[in-house]
Amino acid sequence: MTAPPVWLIAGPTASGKSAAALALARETGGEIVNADSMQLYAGLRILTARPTPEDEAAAPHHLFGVADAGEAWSVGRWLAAALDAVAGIAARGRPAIVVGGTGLYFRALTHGLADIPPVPAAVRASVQADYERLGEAGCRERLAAVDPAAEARIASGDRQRLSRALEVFVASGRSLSDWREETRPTLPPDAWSGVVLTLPRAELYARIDARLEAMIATGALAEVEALLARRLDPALPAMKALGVAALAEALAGDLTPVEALAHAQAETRRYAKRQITWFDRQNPGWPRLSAHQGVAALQQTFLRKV
RNA sequence: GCCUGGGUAGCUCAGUUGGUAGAGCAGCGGACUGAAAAUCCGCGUGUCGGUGGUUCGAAUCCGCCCCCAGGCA
Repeated sequence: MTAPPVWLIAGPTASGKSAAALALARETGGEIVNADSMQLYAGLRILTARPTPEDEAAAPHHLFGVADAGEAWSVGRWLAAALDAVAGIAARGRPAIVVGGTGLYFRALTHGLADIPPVPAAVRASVQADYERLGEAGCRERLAAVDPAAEARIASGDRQRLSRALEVFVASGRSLSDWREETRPTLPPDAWSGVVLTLPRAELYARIDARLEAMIATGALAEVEALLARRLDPALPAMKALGVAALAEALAGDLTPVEALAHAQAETRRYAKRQITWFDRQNPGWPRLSAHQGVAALQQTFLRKV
């Protein structure tokens, strides 16, 4: 007896992934697993376009809104949770449908993630302090001494990656590049198959613009207001959800509602473009499916491959 | 109908005394291993409304025409 399939549905924001996943789940008795870094967090259901309670009632959903906005999840944490969810679904003998727009999460699921121990907060703080003191040039020099490959790979100005590479070395005594050498695939290559949902660029952008308008019309501002009232660390992932900054400025009176909407729409379009680049370059082998095609096409694509 | 002010990048606009054009925003391409809805790198994408003319050379000067916004009728 073969193991139940794992189906991966990727695509840019507003391409219709959630609806496609739900339709497929209902058709096949599958269960849905979230692969979206922001839909992980509770509190911004509207702004992060999370499935509605009705959607969630129509088929089992996993990892949606399971984290508090005050927590900082990561690819690693998501991966562990997602593998758990997929194992549970397999144990029930049902197909797992992993859906989302976070390319890195899919990569971790299919290609694996280096098994690097967590970096203690104290180490992160000390590396940040070093960065303030030494600047980018000083940090690059320091990294070049212990991990020349990483130093060469990291683009100028990319403080986030430069810091991370230093943190890993300081915390573990091994270079990030060494750790990465040992990366092994998580799911067996023949256990899963993935598709990318696509739409013509102009149509996708029109959908994004309309969706942002609808979000604001249905309470996105109140969500952001409630989030801001918690006075969380602005560096937390949930605080970086698209639209939060623009809507916060609108609430503060620094932007008119119309300007805030335009900003949020533009940010989201740019994000969609980055997603398209990722899937085009990182997942060229995944079949492309138009968002207009129905569940039948989706099923056909997955069944043909398994 | 007349007067005035405008027609330059997708949008809002700059453009010195004539030397085939820039800024912001938008957009486009790319990178990507624990913040990834993050972070970062790169790129002006143009019948200068049309058409004649003056000139070695016109977005810049002249004529005619078209369109837009005000005003006067």
